Amino acid sequence: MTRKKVKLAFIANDSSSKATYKKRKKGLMKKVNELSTLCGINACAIIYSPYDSNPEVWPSNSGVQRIISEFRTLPEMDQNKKMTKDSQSLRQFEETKEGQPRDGDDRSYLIDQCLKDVNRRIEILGNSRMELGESSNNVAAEAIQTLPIIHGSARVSRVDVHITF
Amino acid sequence: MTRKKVKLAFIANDSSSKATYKKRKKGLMKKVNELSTLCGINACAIIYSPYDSNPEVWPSNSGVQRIISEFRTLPEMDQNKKMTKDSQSLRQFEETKEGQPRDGDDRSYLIDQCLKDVNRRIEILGNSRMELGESSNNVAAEAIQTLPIIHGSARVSRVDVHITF
DNA sequence: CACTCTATTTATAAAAT
DNA sequence: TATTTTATAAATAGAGT
Repeated sequence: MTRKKVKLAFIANDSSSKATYKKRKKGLMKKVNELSTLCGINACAIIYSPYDSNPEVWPSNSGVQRIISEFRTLPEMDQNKKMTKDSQSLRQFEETKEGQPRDGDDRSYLIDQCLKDVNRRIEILGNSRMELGESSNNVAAEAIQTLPIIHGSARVSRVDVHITF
Repeated sequence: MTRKKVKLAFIANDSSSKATYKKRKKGLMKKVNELSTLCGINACAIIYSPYDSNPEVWPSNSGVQRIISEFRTLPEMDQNKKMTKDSQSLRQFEETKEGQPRDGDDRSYLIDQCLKDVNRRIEILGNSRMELGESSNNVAAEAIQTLPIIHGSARVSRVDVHITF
């Protein structure tokens, strides 16, 4: 009767894989919840699998949306770079919590502003779509006009822009 | 000498909180890695904290970007809805793994196509920015032209579009 | 299969350094 | 305050139903 330590490798057997998946997914979600609660921090997890038709998430779909929105506003370089000053990390944490970045970090601020600008313009575009002349051969106009044309009943509600410095 | 079971509540003491954070973050990342490896699935975790200036992620920044891109292409309704047919979930999993959705789910497919269209056009725009007449008072053109204007040295490398049906 | 059961492994709280 | 140690709680692999 040996409940051995498992080798960290893909489980080919499907029923074994599913059994392990169910147990470990539950354990993982519990751990994320505990870490977040104990330390009062924001965290999220997304798990795709053939055993759940939709991604399993913690804390919730909207919670994940909120957290990944923050993540995406960080320039790639800042995502990788480590700052050393505690004051900086604390300030960034406060900004994150408020969801309202100040201009302490120039690049984050600019991107946030840029995003707001684009979304405002998308909104304007939604209200004045009929005013756009289809005769325009402008590349930029074509790019945005593509959306409502492709999706008859769809509405563009948000655009996230990824910027490389 | 009691290493007791801990109550699941916010740890006010900062040094205790930080000690717990470091240990549990490490444990959590290990668990995500194990789940992903053992079951051959896509998963990611993002953790914000005052102790790390940038979000701690698994598997990597680019890996997280890839996974949350998929998550965001799911309409909100599909994110919540549970399908019951195994065939559907298996098909969706295969699509996810290949990163090349087929048209089994009309809406996911349309969104993916739309995204590719926009990004291709953004790419074109990057190559032909100087061809855009600044005399245009077209709202759509203005929306896209805003980006390079705000960020002198920045380049728009990707746009994610959120669509409401 | 989808559960429950438990021997083990693993994570970790608190102590020690 | 960070790291290491170790007693204990928690997770889970494989067995049983």
